[in-house]
Amino acid sequence: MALKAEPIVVNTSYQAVFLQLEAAILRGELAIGEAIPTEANLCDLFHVKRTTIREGIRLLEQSGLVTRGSGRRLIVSAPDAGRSSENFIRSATLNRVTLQDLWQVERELEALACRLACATISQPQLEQLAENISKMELHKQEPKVIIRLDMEFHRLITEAAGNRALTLARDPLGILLYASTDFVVTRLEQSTERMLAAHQQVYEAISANDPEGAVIWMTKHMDDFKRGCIMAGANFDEPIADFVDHDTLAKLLLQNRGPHDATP
Amino acid sequence: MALKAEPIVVNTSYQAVFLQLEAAILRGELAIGEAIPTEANLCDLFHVKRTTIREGIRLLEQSGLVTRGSGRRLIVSAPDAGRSSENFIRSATLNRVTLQDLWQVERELEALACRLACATISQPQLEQLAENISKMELHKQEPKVIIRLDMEFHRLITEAAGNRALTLARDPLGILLYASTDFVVTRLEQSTERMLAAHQQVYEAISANDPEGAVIWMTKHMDDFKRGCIMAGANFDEPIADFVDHDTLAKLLLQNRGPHDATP
DNA sequence: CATATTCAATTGTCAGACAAACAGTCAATA
DNA sequence: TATTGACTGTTTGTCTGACAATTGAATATG
Repeated sequence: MALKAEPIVVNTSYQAVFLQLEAAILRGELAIGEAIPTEANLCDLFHVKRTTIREGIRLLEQSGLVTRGSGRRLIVSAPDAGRSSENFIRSATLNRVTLQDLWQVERELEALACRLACATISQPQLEQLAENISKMELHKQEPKVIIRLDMEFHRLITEAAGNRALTLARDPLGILLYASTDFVVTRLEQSTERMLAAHQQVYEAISANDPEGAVIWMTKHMDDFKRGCIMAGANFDEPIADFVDHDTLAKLLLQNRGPHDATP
Repeated sequence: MALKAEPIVVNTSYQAVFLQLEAAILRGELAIGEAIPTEANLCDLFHVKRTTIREGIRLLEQSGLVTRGSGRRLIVSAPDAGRSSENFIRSATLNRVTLQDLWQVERELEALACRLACATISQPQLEQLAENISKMELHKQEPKVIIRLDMEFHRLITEAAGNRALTLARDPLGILLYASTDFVVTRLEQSTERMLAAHQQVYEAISANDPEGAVIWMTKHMDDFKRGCIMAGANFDEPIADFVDHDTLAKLLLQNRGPHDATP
């Protein structure tokens, strides 16, 4: 039989409410920073009851298009990178993405970030990098701190690159790699020196506006990272879901999620 | 004053419902493919009324952790790449990401995809690529078709790379670049020949397991793309939101969104 | 003018109701 | 026997109406 059948999709009312509000926001009719209409107003607009409006608003809320300001009214806002990361993380975890997958992409994006940052980094940003490195020297003996600082180092460089698409794409990778290697942390001590050296070299290359040098050292650093993980017993071909313990993940998601800034 | 104050966050009941259900899914307690408990059951479990449960479920729904199966029951599922793309797109549009931003990242990820695909591509996938190219030759005169086929070509290569993190990261970039250059489409005709040649070369390099060749030609192709856009009058430093017309975007989002597969 | 009080508006949650869609069973029919 | 059609209980989508807790603004007070 040659009958082509499209699955029948019946949209519910609350989905329609969501779609219309979303469209209005993307179109700029509901301006960022302003409150959406009250539920009562929306009832009048859409001619559905408050329960329906509220369910539609929940969809908006979860897509990050509205957030809670100081009061209870919901404020139209651009979804932040954290929101995007959340989705990536859920998707990656449940779709059996491997450490290898993450690492391969991260390696490339880090290189790009270095290359771009050379041209765009500002003096304050350079100072932040320097400060990160000296902090790391101070806490050589504390693996937990080291890992956190390492993550921050990479985020700083990505930010310095001044490319928001890069930020959106790289952030979740950094978070997941960090979370996935958490259990390996204590065994990474031995490689702290190498890490510090690499960071130092990357920093110098960037501040000297030497893209090639920066990329070379960053790549070495990433390769070291992989080697370190494997030596510590991590299986790079295993889905991250298998060794990211759920608590760590939940903490990361929560940390991304909040705290809602109170904009006083 | 040295008082550090964390903003106070009061979670509503429906958010608590969402968080618990999300945790259960990520932890694997609610298995993918199975229906979530009925609303009545959840009422008993959480001791809140159905309205509250339903609002919590809407959050789940929008995060892609449940989808509608054939019936009305909601089925636990891994958020697909499309879901992740949606978020990226909303975020990028509202955060004033520029064409330049997108292109820089895309260029890098395409190169990576080529390199990986050389080692991993299967025979059927090679055939799909070949078919894509011959279709393009057939429709040389129809810019709309050309652009669609170009987009597909890149998606095929990404898929062939067999790296799900790469798919998750690149898909939204491809969609947005496509949407942003839609208005320029008719003026790209002149470059169709160059595009075809590049695709051909990339295809040959990949099927000959020649990563360097593939990357070189893909990069040329991406550079051509940028040159073409600029010659056609696109401003690469302008936020995409300014020239992605909303209808195109809405169509892309919807196209990603549905149709819900009916899994018969 | 600054501060305290009041008050109406708004949201979060509850309680209960009903029609439509659905899954399953079983009898009637060809 | 295989298909169709009718019946039944379940589940969801939406409505109705209500109320307490917050909140923002207006008001009164010093």
